[in-house]
Amino acid sequence: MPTPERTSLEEIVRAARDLLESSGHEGLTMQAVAHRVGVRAPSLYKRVRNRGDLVALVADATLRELGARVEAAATHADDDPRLALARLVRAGRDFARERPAGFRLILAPGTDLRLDPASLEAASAPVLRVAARLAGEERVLDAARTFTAWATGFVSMELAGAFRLGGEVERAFEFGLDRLCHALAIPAS
Amino acid sequence: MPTPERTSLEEIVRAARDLLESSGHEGLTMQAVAHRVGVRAPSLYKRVRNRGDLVALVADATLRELGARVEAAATHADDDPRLALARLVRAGRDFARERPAGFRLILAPGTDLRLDPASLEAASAPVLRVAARLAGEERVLDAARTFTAWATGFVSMELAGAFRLGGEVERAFEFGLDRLCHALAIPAS
DNA sequence: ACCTGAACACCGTTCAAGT
DNA sequence: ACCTGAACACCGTTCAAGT
Repeated sequence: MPTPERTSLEEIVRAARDLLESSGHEGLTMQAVAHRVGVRAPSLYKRVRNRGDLVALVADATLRELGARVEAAATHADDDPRLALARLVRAGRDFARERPAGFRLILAPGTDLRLDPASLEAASAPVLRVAARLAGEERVLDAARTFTAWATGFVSMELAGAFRLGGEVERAFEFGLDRLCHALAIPAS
Repeated sequence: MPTPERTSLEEIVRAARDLLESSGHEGLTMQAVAHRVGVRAPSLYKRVRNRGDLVALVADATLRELGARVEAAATHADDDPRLALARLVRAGRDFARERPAGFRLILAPGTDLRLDPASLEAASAPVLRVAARLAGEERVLDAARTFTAWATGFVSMELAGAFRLGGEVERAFEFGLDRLCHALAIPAS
């Protein structure tokens, strides 16, 4: 005798993401997720293999949302690639502030967690496009990697509270962005 | 009636660090640590308040070791700050490869974990010294932050396996290092 | 076909009882 | 003064039994 579905994978992942932000990684328990979606813990195993699988789904959903944000920030169609780059990294930074725990999850995935290559590609595509305009086709990859490394490092240091003096952070951000654009632009010696 | 001490805080932290690297964050259990030092789990609470406290001690010990490594790399007394900077970041990179789990712990600390400011300061002092030589006193802080952000971001991307093509990583590293040195050096326009 | 309670192994932590 | 077994609450996961 069929039973009506009382929840869905989408709802489960959404609950898990919210829980991750509100209660941290260790607060993301199967029981807490189940309670949020109005079901008992064992029922989750109908849609999800185990907790690790759910965490991977949370990471992927977060990565995809980050990609969409960055993509949206890149479609303003600027003339100046520096302005575009500034908007890209600001979009990522805003996202990291909204979902710090999720951002950390995709920044420093655990031993096992493997991010979906397709999601990674989608998230980096806009950066590559702008990097090509700034640094030229021959150096796209190196330039994009340098830029991405700085941006993710800056944001993670910010999240970790590595900067003690609040007001200075914004200046360090502007400084780094400006210097990097100079260093990566085509006519760089 | 006194009982002879069967272990020590130092031994416990060392066991916890090894366990973190070999079994990951979730493998770092009180029981596993206790077993390693030849004691039962409840005995650990004589030296450590709880698991979170132990994790914080692990993070601090790791940060201090990283600081010592970076400091050692900085004391070659070069003339060229660019070479010194290259050695600094290579030291950090080597360390991250030896202790990836520990590195991730100090890079992206959990919600609660607070790193000891003194340890953070000791680890960043060498970077500040070299940054001052490269970028000048007025811009030390901004330069050091830009450089540190790039280095930590690069290493964490490397650890996360964000670079798919092995051979290219070294070139991207050299590229970034070279471009950053150019961008941060005193005569930068 | 989905949901559940019961059960199992495991974990962190406390505490009274041992030496 | 340190160590331990027993106990408790909690967690992930499985599974037979319900509908």
